[in-house]
Amino acid sequence: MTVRRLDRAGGDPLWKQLQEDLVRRLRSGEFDDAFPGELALVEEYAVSRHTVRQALGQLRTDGLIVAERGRQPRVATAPEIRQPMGALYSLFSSVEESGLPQHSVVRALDLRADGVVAARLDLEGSIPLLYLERLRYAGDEPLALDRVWLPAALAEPLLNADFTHTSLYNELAERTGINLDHGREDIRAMNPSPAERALLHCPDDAAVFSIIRQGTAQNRPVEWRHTIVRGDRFALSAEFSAHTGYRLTSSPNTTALTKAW
Amino acid sequence: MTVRRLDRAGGDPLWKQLQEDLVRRLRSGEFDDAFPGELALVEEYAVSRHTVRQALGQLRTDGLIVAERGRQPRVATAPEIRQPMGALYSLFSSVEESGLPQHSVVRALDLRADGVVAARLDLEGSIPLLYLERLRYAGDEPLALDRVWLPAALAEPLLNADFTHTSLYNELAERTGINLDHGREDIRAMNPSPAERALLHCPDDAAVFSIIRQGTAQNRPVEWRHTIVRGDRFALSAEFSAHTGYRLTSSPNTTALTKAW
DNA sequence: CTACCGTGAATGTACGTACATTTCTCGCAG
DNA sequence: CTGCGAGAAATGTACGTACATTCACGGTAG
Repeated sequence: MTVRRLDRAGGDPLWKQLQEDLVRRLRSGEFDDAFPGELALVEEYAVSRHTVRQALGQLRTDGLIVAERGRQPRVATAPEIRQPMGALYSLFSSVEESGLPQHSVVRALDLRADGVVAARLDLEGSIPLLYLERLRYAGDEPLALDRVWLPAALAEPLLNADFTHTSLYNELAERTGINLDHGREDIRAMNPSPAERALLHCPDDAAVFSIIRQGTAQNRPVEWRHTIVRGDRFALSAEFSAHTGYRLTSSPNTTALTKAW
Repeated sequence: MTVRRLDRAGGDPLWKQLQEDLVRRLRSGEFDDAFPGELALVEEYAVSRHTVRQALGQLRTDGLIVAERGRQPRVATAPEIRQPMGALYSLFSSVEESGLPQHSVVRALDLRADGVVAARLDLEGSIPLLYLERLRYAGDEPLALDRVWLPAALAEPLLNADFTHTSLYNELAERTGINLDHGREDIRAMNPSPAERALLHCPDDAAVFSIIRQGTAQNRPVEWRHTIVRGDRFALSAEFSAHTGYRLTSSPNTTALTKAW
């Protein structure tokens, strides 16, 4: 074990140098197997445990590692779960909490090429995509029409999955090991096309949310998704505060799935 | 100075008890003048400076206090600016970035009582409210219809403000010192009433966002707001990632203010 | 009255020590 | 082969010390 030197004269605190070096090594994948323990770092960098803990404390509040008593710190595998993210997640978890049974009717699940969508995924137009179209129900009434395109190269194992009850992200994680870690959503209010309105059993005077979502995993585009949600059955709820920022809530208010307020 | 006792036998760590007690005292306004220094807390709670610093460290990462070398820690004044918060902010800052001039037409600014709204503000029905109704323009076309109710007891100084160009929160902060620090929003997609459609010059086939917002400052309800935004001129944009969570962006894409995508 | 400097006080960094609590491992008994 | 327990190992908590660095205040010289 080589002893690593830190600059004790320069302006930067030791714990900061240590923290930055650990981040660097962590990102390089060096700690994928096991993260070194505190005492190991004490020896390796020749600093006190106090300093090591100060650096690790930063990494922990940044969510990069997790630590518990008695066991070695570990790299935060799947940095998610804490905020499974996004309006779409908010939608289905709020249905879950409402107690309404949800299921999907798969209208299409196949491979096809689509130049326009491929371009949005930063792919060549001729590249095959996996296309999944579902009508999602909450209770006996349709709630949303969901259309997803994924690169076939990544998502082909999903072709024989059953999507009537499981979520796309579950299947994606289980069958391919891919976890979305970044993305963007554009949410619009609009009126559905007559066909969509019929499909969704949408009242004549009701509008819909149109949610376009691009998801990436490790900087590679993974999904392009267009979901249409009945506006008379769903509301986006969010809380914000100076400290926590803006967070979508799972609509603890029951109004989200009713028509009135 | 009374020595405060912490439970050294119970399960909770000393620093956690200390931190919670400090948060309690801070929220009660006890430290509005000056926050006690580390050594003062060491004496007051009879713990080591290490423990005090651990508690203060938490408060600092939570953004409740700020500290610098050589000077005493201070209560974080105006914890905001970093995330001025919410869909409504997102709306108007995206207009700003688009370069379109914005102005408002004040349709009402008066005191009135409204039992329903008062109840939502957790106030008695007969309590007078300040009511402000504006039609907001981006360029030459209306963008949103904005209705706000605030408790007159707090907001009365706003009665003779000019809201054609300045924002409500600016005026509120300048004239009363109140800064919103918490709130919630419910965002719906719907079709406007004929009157609203006419007012907004809203095309026949366009839907609108209906944004209900309750804002609080220091646990006191401050505003109840209902804003209707033309769906053909605005889209909510958000980015999310595992670390930063869900953040509304100021629609860097120009599509937000156009009809097409 | 102003400008400068020195002193004191506060926080930041870094070291050390001790013990508590939890987890993991390994060996042994059944 | 399985199950249990003892012990080792790791992190969490809490104490102490020392010095560096920065800020605030006050006194002094001009």
